[in-house]
Amino acid sequence: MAGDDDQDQEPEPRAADGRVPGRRGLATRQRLLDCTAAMLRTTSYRDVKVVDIAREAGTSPATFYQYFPDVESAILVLADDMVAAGGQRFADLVVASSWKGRAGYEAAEDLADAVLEFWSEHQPVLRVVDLATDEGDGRFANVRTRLLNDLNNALAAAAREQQRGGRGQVGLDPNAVAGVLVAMLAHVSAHRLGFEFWGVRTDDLRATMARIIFWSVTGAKPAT
Amino acid sequence: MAGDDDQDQEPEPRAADGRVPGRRGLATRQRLLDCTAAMLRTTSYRDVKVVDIAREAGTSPATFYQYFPDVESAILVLADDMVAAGGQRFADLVVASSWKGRAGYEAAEDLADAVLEFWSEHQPVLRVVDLATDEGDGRFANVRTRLLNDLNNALAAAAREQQRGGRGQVGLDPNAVAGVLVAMLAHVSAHRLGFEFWGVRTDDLRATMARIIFWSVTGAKPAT
DNA sequence: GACCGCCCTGACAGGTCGTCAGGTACGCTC
DNA sequence: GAGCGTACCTGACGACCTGTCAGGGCGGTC
Repeated sequence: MAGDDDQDQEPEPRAADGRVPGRRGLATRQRLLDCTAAMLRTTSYRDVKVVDIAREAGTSPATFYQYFPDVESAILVLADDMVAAGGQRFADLVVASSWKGRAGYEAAEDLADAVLEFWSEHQPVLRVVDLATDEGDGRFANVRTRLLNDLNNALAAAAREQQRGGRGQVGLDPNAVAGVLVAMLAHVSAHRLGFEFWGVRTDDLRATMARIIFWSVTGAKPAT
Repeated sequence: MAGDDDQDQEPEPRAADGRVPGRRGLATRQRLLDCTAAMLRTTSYRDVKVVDIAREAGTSPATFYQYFPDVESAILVLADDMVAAGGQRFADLVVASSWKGRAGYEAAEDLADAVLEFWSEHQPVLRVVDLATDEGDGRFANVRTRLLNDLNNALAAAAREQQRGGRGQVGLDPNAVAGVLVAMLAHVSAHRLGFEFWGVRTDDLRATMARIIFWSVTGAKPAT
């Protein structure tokens, strides 16, 4: 099944010639990563060039290639770090929740908040992850899975549990329910600024998503 | 307000030197567009080069630049054509629906179907539209708006109407509800293949989305 | 069949990619 | 604090892509 972590993804970084970088090497590697991230924030993905990253980092293009085969790979590392740094928290929010009454609804609100905030923080990387996943790049799809799989499973488990008690969305595949909810969270978060430009406030988005999540899992209309 | 069409977007294509192309010129322009679309289907967005498009079209790079300033612009035209060819149909599905009982639910199903199919057909272009919109490119944001605005407004109107009758999601901004639903439809459709790989069938996705749409608009649980 | 004008392209300067071999300087030992 | 080994960096280079001319070819028209 997709989404199992076959093996841990971080086997020590390697330089182009195969050796394991030392302290100094890791520092420039990190500087290059930081500059890549900065570049992604100001420049369209298509126009992020190795030369620019290198110049920004005060080094030469050749140095970049010592640590990454191309720009995509650097972004992939950024995405990996992002997941490692904060990917777990979503699932915890769901597991911790009891889905009963007001507390359940508030848990849904917290989840919406957490996803909105996470996306807001990592938008430049996440949109590349989304694009590359869409284009069939397995490496990025893997990152995306690691980021969302726990949340997905937690939501699916909650939905299944509710169905078993005769509540929830009887007749729907719990995995489909979880997947649709996660997609909703991800895409609304990704286009939050677009919504605001269109006159929709983030608060209203959060409330709407929370209500949909709560209802989709429990089948009950939350107390307003 | 965003989403108003200020003026019609198709003022006749122009060649680089300003003249209006004739029959033969338009034919090669179209051939270049077709090849751009083909390229996008097989190659990652970042790696679509003018040279490749030109070679594929049996012409030279210089000819490409006669009709488009860059690759992005060609894709923008593809996106425009896509909207012109099929963007209207979503809103019609909503307007035609009465949102009552079984017929209302079936309308929601039809809507989910229509969006899924549209995305499946235009995926390569749509993912670029999404990325560029995200990156703040107004030209692509405009296309995206033209594609989804009518649907958005129709859903918002339906939600508002239901609220007025004391049904629906009282207390939620109808625009937020519509926006969230559209985002859900768009993103699930975009990642349909990912879902299938993950073991979730498209039928289940459609059923889940239909149910969420119906409930979000009417506030009533559809008959199963 | 000769001309006209729309259309195409060869050629080029500027810039990026990706890869070497060789140079630099850091940190270690004494 | 001098000398050394090695981890790290980079200049230089060929291949490729971009974007722009001026000039040439080809189809339509009479």
